[in-house]
Amino acid sequence: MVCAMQNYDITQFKNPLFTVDSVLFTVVENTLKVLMVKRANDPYARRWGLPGGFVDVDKDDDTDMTARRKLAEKTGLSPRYLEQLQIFSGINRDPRGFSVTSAYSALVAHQSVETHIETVEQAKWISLNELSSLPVAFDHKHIIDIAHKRLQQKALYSMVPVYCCPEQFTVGQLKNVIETIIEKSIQRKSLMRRIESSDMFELVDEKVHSGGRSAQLYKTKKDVSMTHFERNLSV
Amino acid sequence: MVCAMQNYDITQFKNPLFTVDSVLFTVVENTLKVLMVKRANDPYARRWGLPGGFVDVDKDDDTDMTARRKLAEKTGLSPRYLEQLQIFSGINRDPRGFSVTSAYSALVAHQSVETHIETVEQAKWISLNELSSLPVAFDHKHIIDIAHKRLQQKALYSMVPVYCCPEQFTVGQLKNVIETIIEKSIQRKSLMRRIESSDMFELVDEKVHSGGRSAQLYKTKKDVSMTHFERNLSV
DNA sequence: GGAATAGTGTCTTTAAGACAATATTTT
DNA sequence: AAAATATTGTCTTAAAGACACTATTCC
Repeated sequence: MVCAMQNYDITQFKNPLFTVDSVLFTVVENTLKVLMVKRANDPYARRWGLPGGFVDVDKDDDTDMTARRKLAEKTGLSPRYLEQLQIFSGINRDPRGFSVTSAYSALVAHQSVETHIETVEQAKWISLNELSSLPVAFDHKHIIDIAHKRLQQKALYSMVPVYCCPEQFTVGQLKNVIETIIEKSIQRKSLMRRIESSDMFELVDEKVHSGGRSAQLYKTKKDVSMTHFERNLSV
Repeated sequence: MVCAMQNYDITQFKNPLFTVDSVLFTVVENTLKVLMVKRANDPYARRWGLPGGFVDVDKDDDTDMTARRKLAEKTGLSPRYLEQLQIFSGINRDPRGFSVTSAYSALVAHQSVETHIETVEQAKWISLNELSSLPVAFDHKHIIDIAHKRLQQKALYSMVPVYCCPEQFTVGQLKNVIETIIEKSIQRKSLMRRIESSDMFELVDEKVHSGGRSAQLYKTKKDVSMTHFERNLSV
């Protein structure tokens, strides 16, 4: 089985199947949800799976772009946070043979996407709870589990969860998002100290009210990088 | 350019080139070194590069096994620590086209490998210092840099550097390894507290001397998992 | 005023840093 | 005994936890 091909290379021929998949999280009403899409094709046609697909070497400069392109194609949105998680590989994870997926972890504020997604029949936000009793394609349930654990860790030592908040947010909103992610409550005081010491945020000249005293709005400063704290919040 | 092939799939045809490369570190005489191999083939023939190569779908269950197999083939050794770093991908990193490498980070004690490597003409331990002024294949210098930074982080919140120590080690040896990795000195007291509280190690009924008072030997307990501390050592 | 949520003050706790003091071994 | 390295004791420091107290807004 040999075919004429430019720069033919036997190793390339048996190259594993390579895909990119994203675990896109959002927090809505104290629930952590993941964006799932209904698979159109085999394998696992009509099951829920992570949004992703093959690299298009003509369109994508790198796999980050693949992840973003696939999210945009399937949901019309571009997450503010997107980061490599890890690869998952193996001889048995795809019936077509040895396959590798580069999994990404991404966050969006539900406020910024609600309209988009409702209209897409094939995409749905599913809570981690529902997911546990749902058949899911490939090892995607495992990938989501790993992504969740990693996100929980990051929530303890960084401000990453802020990407589940809208551009302007209150301490209360951020506290809620963090608590939803880590499934524990935290001290508001500790969070405020971190907001202050990270120097990542600035006050917005406006307050917002929701049932009690108005809350100060914050937004992320321009071009700041994510602060990593020296200590975790307590478990 | 179509050829008859079982389960032919257009996407698979343009699959990116996928390789696995390892950054294998060791510490010898207060210097952090990386194992480099002289490339036999183009691209970058005769340059130093990371040990790695293509997945062999007939031999490898997953990419971890690819990484181990390649290290064994090129150096005859099997590191006690091997972990995914991240993937590096892009249209320009390999002249043959869009390529993806899954980089691994690995550690060995130099004591356990000295004999092996000396005999292999094509493999060499190179210090990070030497490396900076050496032409290196692909983006491997960048990969090493990222691996180094990640290892430095891990040294601050985990006991991962023990894998650069022999099976039985003293606090002094571990302290040296850590300090070499992070390029800072640490408090012996803090390290001893961590050895104690991690509960990962047990005393060996033996001491070893080196110029002063004999030092207690420790070894890793059976089947312990790596402890992650809640706090970093100070920077 | 009461309920609800936001924000501050401050004392406690935890684990690391600093470093002096003690212990052991070789020369 | 002096030098060198190992180990312990203990006080300080930094940042999180706990939680009471004050502030603001709506009803």
